[in-house]
Amino acid sequence: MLDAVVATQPRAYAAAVYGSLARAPAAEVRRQCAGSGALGTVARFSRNETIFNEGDEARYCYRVIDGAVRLSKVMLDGRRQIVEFLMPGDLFAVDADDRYSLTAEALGNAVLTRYSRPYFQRLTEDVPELRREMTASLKRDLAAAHHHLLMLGRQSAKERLASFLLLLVTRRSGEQHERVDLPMSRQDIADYLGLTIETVCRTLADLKRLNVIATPERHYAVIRNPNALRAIASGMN
Amino acid sequence: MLDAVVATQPRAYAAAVYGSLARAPAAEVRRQCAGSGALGTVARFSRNETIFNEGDEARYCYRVIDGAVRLSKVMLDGRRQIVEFLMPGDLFAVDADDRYSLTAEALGNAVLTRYSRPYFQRLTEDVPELRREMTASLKRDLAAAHHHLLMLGRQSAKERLASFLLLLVTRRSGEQHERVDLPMSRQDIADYLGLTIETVCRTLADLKRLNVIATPERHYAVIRNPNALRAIASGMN
DNA sequence: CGGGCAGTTGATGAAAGTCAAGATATGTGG
DNA sequence: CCACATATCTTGACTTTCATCAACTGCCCG
Repeated sequence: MLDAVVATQPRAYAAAVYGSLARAPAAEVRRQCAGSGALGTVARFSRNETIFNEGDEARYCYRVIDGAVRLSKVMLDGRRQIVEFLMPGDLFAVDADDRYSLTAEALGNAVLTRYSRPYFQRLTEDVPELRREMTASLKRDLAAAHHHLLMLGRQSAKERLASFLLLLVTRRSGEQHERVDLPMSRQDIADYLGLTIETVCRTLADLKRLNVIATPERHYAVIRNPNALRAIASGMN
Repeated sequence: MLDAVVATQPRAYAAAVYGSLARAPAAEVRRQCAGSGALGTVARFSRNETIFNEGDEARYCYRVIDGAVRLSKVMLDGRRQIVEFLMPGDLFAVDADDRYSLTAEALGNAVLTRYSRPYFQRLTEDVPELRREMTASLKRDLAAAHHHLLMLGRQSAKERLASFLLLLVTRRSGEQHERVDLPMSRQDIADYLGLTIETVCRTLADLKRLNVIATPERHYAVIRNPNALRAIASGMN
């Protein structure tokens, strides 16, 4: 059984999981997870469906197989901060203790694998590979949060948008791509960047005017000038 | 030798180290370190001294024995975001991979224990107790970062200051204390909260005017009205 | 074809930043 | 131990950035 677990640990992840935000493409993940068998069960969620709420008893942890998930914190008066967008291959809720510390919702239709927590926890004790993957996942999330803190605490709206687009590019693969998918709404982007939806729109418009990016459709962007974008993101403007 | 190190961990800290950012009580720290053998060495740093810089080769990880440490990220043009303030009992740099992802500096004079990373890493493989402590430390840091993100992304200056004071109170012990030590400078507070030093001063003045806090001296505050402070922190104002 | 939601753009206001001056600590040499 | 020099902190006047409020567009789906 342990071998089964370990086998679900796709070899490609070794590479995919490497690098601060690198992820494996969905097709690959699907193939790799095909053998997970008894350990995890598949769960499907539709657009904007809640997977769990902050404060709920933490019964499972998850892996994204297909689609995307947002993790967020919400204040009593409804103000929301999105903490992370999760892509195929990403583990989440492994940091939960008794209760979930964040809310998880599907961005679009999403397919997840769900592991019962007590089981998962025992496995992390017994299976060094899984344990290492969990630790790696925690470290990556922590590094991402630290970068995110710098963005929210010290960057202007334009710098935040530039950094955000670069994060999405980077996470597709190691190299630069022209096309960046934006599976989340403008409101989600605003809530990730600590801005309002209006400021997100206006700032994207600015970047278009500067010929740094283009948005032929709402749910993807094209990076016309990666160097300029990097320059803006790092404050050289 | 280890016992000697551990003995320098003042008993008074036992209480100091507990809270939302719950830390192992000193007694426990002592016990856990007892098995680490010749592994840790003591290192002393003076006010504002650099312990390591972001990007340096990660040769050690650390535990604060006495004093306090700040972890930060700095942009090319000097903008700084403080990510965490560390207190006695706290582990840090356990998340580092090849290079440190943050800069660490002593707030005042500080005493640390330093563990060589390869050795520490092997120990985390072999010693379940230490491994669990490391995982717990990562989870705590992640939860703290997520809360911090909400503060920076969605709270006003006044709310951030109130939350900050409450964080410092909470971490001293489970219950509320009147007195809150502020071992860091106003600039450090500003860089933690994503504000300017002037805004920190003015906002503290506001809170004083509201009789929520008092600052008899610059390096500590007295919470006159904890309920009001909590109300402000959670946006009820 | 039309209702509704997501996104965009414009006009205005408020919160926090910047620049500048003054006050209070802090630390050092005489 | 005092006096002066330097740091840090505080407060004030003004500016900038982003939020708010409001109107309008276009796209998606029945």
